[in-house]
Amino acid sequence: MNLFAETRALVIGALNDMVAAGELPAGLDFAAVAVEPPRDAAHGDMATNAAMVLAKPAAMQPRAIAETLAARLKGRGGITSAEVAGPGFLNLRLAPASWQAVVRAVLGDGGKFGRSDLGRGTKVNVEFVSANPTGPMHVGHTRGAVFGDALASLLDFAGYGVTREYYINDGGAQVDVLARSAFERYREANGLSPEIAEGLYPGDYLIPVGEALKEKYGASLLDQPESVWLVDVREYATAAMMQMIREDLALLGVEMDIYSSEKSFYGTGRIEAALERLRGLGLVYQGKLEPPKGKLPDDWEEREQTLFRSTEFGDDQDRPVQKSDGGWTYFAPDIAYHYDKVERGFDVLIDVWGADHGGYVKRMKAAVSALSEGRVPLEIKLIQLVKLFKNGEPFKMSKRAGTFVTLRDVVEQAGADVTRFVMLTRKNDAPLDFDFDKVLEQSKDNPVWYVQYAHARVRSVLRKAAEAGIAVDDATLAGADLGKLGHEAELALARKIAEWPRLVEIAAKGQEPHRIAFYLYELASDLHAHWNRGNEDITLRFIQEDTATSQAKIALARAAGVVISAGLGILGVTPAEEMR
RNA sequence: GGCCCCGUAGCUCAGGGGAUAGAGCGGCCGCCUCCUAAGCGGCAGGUCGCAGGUUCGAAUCCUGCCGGGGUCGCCA
Repeated sequence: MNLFAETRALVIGALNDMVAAGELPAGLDFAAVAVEPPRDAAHGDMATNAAMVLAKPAAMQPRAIAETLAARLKGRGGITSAEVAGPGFLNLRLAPASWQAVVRAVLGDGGKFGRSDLGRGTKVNVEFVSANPTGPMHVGHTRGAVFGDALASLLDFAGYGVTREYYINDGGAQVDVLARSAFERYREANGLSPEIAEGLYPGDYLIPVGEALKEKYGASLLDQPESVWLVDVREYATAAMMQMIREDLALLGVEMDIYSSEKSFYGTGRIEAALERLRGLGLVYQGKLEPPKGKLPDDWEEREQTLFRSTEFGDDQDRPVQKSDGGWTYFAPDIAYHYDKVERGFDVLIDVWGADHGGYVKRMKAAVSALSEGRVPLEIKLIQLVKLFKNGEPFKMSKRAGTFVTLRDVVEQAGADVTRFVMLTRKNDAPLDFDFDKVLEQSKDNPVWYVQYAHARVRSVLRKAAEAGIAVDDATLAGADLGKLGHEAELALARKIAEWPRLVEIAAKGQEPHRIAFYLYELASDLHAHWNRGNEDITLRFIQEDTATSQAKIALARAAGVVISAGLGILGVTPAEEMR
């Protein structure tokens, strides 16, 4: 039940009646007509811009349209008043029964309240994390993982058919480096001193891999040349890293539907097939690139190479798909992989990348546009850096010194719920400060805690009521006499709850899960405010002498709790039962 | 130098065509014999980086500039 959508339908209906009555010209487009919460609650419950939007196409004065519309709307649905204001806004007020019906709907629908069919089952592939299988996941990956997972949940909630996917970069030079690094640890396990040369991965996490290799191969590989062991060691080490990454993701509560392998595109003709398709469209050719403007790289030399004509799609220059040694650039398997996703029948592709990959957005979008012949949009969400703090002091990270903070470090110190919520309190394209002390603070300064506390308070009320012998199961509460919820403060909370379905759609359309976190904070704030009113006005407490009154008021609290719980569910955060 | 992101209250950030631009923190003043005061209310605080443009209307869209960050063929 989306009261805003329902009211908008009333407005559209009234507009159509005006057309039929000759009060508006025929053929108007009502798409831009919106019904929204007003900026200032004093203006009313909802506001529509209909008169202002239609004034120009109808060649009429906005206030004239608004006056007629107001007259037609009064009394329809739960609309009790419609007043023209400002430049042509129409401010609407709804009867208490409308808001009470929302509370009843929440109790009836439970966690499904706010679900939408906005997506109409559109098949969306969300590819995220896709960390190289060369080591543990670090903080940057953590934010990408949380964002991608929450976005996927949000889209699912809004009616899309969502697939969570991880692309394993197991085909490039970096996994050869991994193999060499693991081989040194294997030598170490055999009692030799490892030589971690410049460019190899020095982390301790490869020590157990070396030991496992010793278990498997004994000393048999020690004197062998790289050509003998590279493939096997690489395979083993990559699998071990992926195992570690899956465990890290599990710690965060992230579960992928599909893991796709870059390697599976090599030597199978799949890269060639994708490029062949592009070549057939005249988009792959042999040619030379202009040198980059500004300062040239020291070793720049012009050479002919295989290029993808991404400039056709707005990129700054065409992009090479083959290296000078004849091997593929990373871009080539990426093209094949995205072609594969298109071929699997997705209607929309979403990639979640680190912001440092921003330079590759245009070429990837170009490739998908070409491969799908413009049918499948690719949205790329860039995730900005996470800056770590402790005691307000920046945390220095250095991969070389091995002091980089892993996902595991963060989750073990802050907990998965806190980590997830905090990482969703910023837009994906804004940098995020993560302070280990602040996120664990138990006060209203900490949004995670604040929202959890609101939910815990609702649970507390339900427990107290049950102890007092009041039936508080959802079915009973849904059947309560909600007409008793007449106080302005109670209706205000109900109005906030009523915004939830609308907010879900806005967040899903914008692919912005952070909006959920901000809404939950506002809802929690309203609940805390209402709770405190009970201090001054005993009649506003949830538990009253009279059982029927108690049930009505508890229904309101429970409805808030249900929405908080659903919202936290989208963010992947467990709602707290109590704060002890 | 090209491209991308950002610039909103002292600080951290929401808002991304509509009404007098919001929240939290910090500052000041209040509220517990009462379901968790780990909370709530109020006051003070703004040339929405600058300059043009589009529009009935711009923090929001367009252009240019300034400032910060990222990135720039054979690493992914």
